[in-house]
Amino acid sequence: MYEKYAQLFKVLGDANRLKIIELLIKGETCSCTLIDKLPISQPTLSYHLKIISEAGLAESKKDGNWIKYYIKKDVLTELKIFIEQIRDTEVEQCNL
Amino acid sequence: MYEKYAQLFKVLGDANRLKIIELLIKGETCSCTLIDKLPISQPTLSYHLKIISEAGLAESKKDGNWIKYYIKKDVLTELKIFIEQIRDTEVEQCNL
DNA sequence: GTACAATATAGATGGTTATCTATATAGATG
DNA sequence: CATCTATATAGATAACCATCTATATTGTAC
Repeated sequence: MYEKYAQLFKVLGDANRLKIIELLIKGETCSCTLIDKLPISQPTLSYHLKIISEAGLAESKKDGNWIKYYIKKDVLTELKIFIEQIRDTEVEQCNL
Repeated sequence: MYEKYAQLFKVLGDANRLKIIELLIKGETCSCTLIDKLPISQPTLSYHLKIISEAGLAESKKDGNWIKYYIKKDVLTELKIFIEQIRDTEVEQCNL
């Protein structure tokens, strides 16, 4: 359980990946447009897209010339809920 | 901006640290009780507590014999909001 | 079918990380 | 003061990670 979320947070734990995720949501869907907006090489971008996809945070679909990537917003929602649940965990009174 | 959040997510990107954070919120406040509930050694626990604290996710206070750790819930809230904002980013229509 | 365009893979590398054992520090208590 | 208890630090290590260059793959288009 923790392992699953730790894995997802690890994916978010890189500034370039955060940028990629936001750009994808904004509507950039193919990596050829992403690359101009990031300070990394094409293979590195490919590497990050793979990491993001394999973690389940994105899906890719072939579309003619390009491969389009879509962020899975429900996974982001899951993460949001996980953080909320941890934050709102009740204090156990009996362990003093 | 991204760097700041990436740093925080990196801290959450480890299962043991997630467990530590939840245990701290549940009311365990000194590491001597934490250690029995984690599969790691005392120095490793100390290391993780330092990482969590230095990232701003916890604060420590000396209390007699022990050092008590408190999770800063407002930082968790910040992270929650960041995820929500990314998730709810509007698609820019003009970049096709 | 040659050439170009989009993407992925391979291999190398330097840096970071999680973990351990051993030891130090600092305070409390007999 | 000798000892115990809680915590931190030092140093080592193996694994992982982000990045690069170079190359491969796959498809399109002339």
